[in-house]
Amino acid sequence: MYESFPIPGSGGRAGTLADMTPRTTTRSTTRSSGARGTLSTAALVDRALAIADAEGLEALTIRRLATEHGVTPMAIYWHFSDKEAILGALAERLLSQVDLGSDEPAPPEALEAFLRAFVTAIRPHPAAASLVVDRLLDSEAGLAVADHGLGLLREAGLDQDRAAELGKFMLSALVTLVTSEPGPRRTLEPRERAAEVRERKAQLSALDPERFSQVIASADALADCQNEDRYFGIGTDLILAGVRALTGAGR
Amino acid sequence: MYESFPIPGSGGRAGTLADMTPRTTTRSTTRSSGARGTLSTAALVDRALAIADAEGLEALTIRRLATEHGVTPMAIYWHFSDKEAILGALAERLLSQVDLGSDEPAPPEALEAFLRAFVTAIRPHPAAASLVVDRLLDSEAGLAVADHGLGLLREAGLDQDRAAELGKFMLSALVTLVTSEPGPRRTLEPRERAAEVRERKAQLSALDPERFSQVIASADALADCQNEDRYFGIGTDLILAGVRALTGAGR
DNA sequence: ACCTGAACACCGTTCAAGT
DNA sequence: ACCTGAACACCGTTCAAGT
Repeated sequence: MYESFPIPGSGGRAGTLADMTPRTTTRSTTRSSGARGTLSTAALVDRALAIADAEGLEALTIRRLATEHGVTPMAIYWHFSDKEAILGALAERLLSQVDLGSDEPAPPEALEAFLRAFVTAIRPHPAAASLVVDRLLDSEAGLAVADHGLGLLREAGLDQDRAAELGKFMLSALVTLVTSEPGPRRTLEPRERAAEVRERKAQLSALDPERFSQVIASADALADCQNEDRYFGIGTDLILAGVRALTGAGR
Repeated sequence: MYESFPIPGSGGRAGTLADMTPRTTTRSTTRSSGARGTLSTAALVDRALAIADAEGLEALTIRRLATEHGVTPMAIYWHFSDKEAILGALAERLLSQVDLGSDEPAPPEALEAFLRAFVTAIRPHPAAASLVVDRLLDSEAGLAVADHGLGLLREAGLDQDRAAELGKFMLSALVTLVTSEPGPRRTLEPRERAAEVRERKAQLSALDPERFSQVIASADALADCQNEDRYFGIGTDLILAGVRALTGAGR
């Protein structure tokens, strides 16, 4: 899918939606139709996502991806024009997981359902989530998400320009909710993570109480997220309430 | 300042707040007190920020920074323990520009003033802005900002944990507002930028009207920000309204 | 105290070949 | 159609020296 959108200055390997050979599919039983060599594009994206999930985006290198597939780094370049294409495929993967539902429910509930579905889709992949902000309009999946969000904002009463500005910002803010969850990176192993939390807590607690009383009082919550579901709930509520306030809908 | 906060696993070169030699100061007349060799830490941060502003964070390399100062790459390592320390100094620089005012105005206006001051500080530096999210608690300037924000949220009626969660998210969302402004990166020269805007507009307009009618209708606003002041205003309003809704303050 | 020089282990990527 | 091999121009960083 991502190949079908000519991103300026990326070149990309041929292909419109119809004629390209390797497809990005989420099905894990994809080998039957798509895999010809030892590599399949879908399998590469799976692996790339797994690496990003486990060790963060810095760990995701072309050489690493190749090695894990028992292949030469250059083999990757047959499936992706460059690294940006891999990142684009990751963004698309996440965006394709957003459940847009059936366009039936009425406005207020539909917007809420949409925002929660968006968070649900990206939440399992905090590292890759950061990729979607700049790539929302670069895949069919992203365009579908964007179109859906814009429609809801227009129904809520925003004019076209404001809907566009707020729509992008609204989704970007939810990505931020996921990527900036309090606490050390989720890529550490539990013990190591716990140690970092303790260190951070100690550091904040040791600050000058004259100057940083609030930070000290919040040390626990700043050092680590106390309740993930509550955190994501309250963050989504904030955005939702903000949008509703701007659309003039009291409720 | 940033050296005074031992970030776990970074090592850092010596120093508590009092005994370190090169200081990070914003004053450009800093040479008188601090500069001993040909390099001064403040000048390096100035330069690093200028590079990030002009060409983005990818352009900011240690080797580039060294070359622009007519010095060997290794010279940088006397002033900063590693690249992360440079990025930390950039984050601190932005955070130190946030005008926290005098703690006098009453709650509702104070929160609004704080959010606008935060946006004003980071807005001129979209590339570097992205650095502050993960480094809010790693400098005195950041701690001052965090403490101020937490205080305002508590005054607004949030409990300590919620204030911590919302405070981080609220500021991160505003960073996102700046970094994900619609349109191509500001690091391109005008002509090149205009060309990209045109291309993007054309691409979006050419989409299937059956599936992406909203995106097509918003093509102009999605391809480039129509009105920057309005965009930043409306985004800040959204966060502000969201926070107020959650604090139960109707106004 | 402040900087240089040479070297190392990585990156992404190009180009020309293989099968 | 799919992958390899060698090479290039970059990175950040260490280590040992210079002055």
